[in-house]
Amino acid sequence: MDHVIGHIDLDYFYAQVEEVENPSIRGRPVIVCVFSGRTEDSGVVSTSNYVARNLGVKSGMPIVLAKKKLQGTEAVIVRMEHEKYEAVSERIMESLSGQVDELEQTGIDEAFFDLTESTNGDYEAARRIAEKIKETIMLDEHLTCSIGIARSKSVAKLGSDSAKPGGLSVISPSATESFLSPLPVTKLYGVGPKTADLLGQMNVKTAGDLSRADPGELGARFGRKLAAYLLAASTGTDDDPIVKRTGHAQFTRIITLKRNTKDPQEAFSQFSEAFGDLHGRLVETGKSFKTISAIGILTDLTTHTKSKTFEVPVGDSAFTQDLILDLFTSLSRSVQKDFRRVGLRLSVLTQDESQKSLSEYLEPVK
DNA sequence: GTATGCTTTCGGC
DNA sequence: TTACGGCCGAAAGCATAC
Repeated sequence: MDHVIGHIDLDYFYAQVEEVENPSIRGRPVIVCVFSGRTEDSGVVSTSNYVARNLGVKSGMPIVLAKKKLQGTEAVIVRMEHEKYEAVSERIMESLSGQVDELEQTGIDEAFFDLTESTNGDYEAARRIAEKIKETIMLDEHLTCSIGIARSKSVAKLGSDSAKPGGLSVISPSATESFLSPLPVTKLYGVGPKTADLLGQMNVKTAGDLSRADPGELGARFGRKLAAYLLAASTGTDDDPIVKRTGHAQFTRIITLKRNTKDPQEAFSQFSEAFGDLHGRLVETGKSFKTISAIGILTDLTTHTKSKTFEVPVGDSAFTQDLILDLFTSLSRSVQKDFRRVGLRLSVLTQDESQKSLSEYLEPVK
């Protein structure tokens, strides 16, 4: 039987949540911003609504630049409140998980889901379920979303993209080839500028070109494994399963310094509050980590890291000031330039068994 | 050669 | 003219082991 896979994406999520909270701002440009605190307006746009996007605002754009683009409009500038969006997201994901066979949440505003069993491979049945999902989210939260239904994850994701904003795209197995073939290879998941460039040298520009490419030549250029994946992606025959995700694979905390420095001690002293937050997360969740990375972002905005991996997972007692100072020192020595921002990442997180049930209760997926 | 595991960088939102 | 966050997961790059 054909698989029936869905991908759902909440439209311009943070900004839409702000519109729902304050409907009077609808129709005006809305930008949700992260303020770094360095100067009054330093920071970037996290998300904006389509009114702002149509005026040239993009995610990641400096706030001052976005303000320029929005000069002369009745723009609404909102400070991002992550906990608020997290709460809305959790309610939606909880409801969704009851409407599908299996849910794989991949971000605060998106998820893959499986409908193979409940639809018995019937794409019209899947369409009705998707319409019901959209209705439910509208009734419960007054939010629009985009959904793609297809035979694989990568095609479902391309489908939800093509349906944005607010649409539903059902791509049956028989329609997959004509949907994919005209798409430029850069649209395919896993094909970045580098891979696209190499493909271009083989005169492969679209997914259709790729599906007809010589497997031997692809294998020679990209290695057998990547070549096999590329061919599968070009025909929508990739078959990654929907896997329910639990908890986080890593914790990261990054701050912008009040003033640039290469001195590890000074960087650490400004980081101490964030250090406490991370320490708290470790204690609350009862997680252990194997790898810790110091992160430094320089004045030219390039990112540099220095990691240490323990042989066995360690808990909060190993997360010490000395360890972090050592990492920052080593990082500072290797880059020899001033930091603008610094951070820490804890990864390869594992659950401390004795606290498993408690932490799962405190942290139910994302 | 291929698998595995670790460090670093990339890219999405 | 420039302007510039804080997360996350995955890819890329490298070393090592069979």
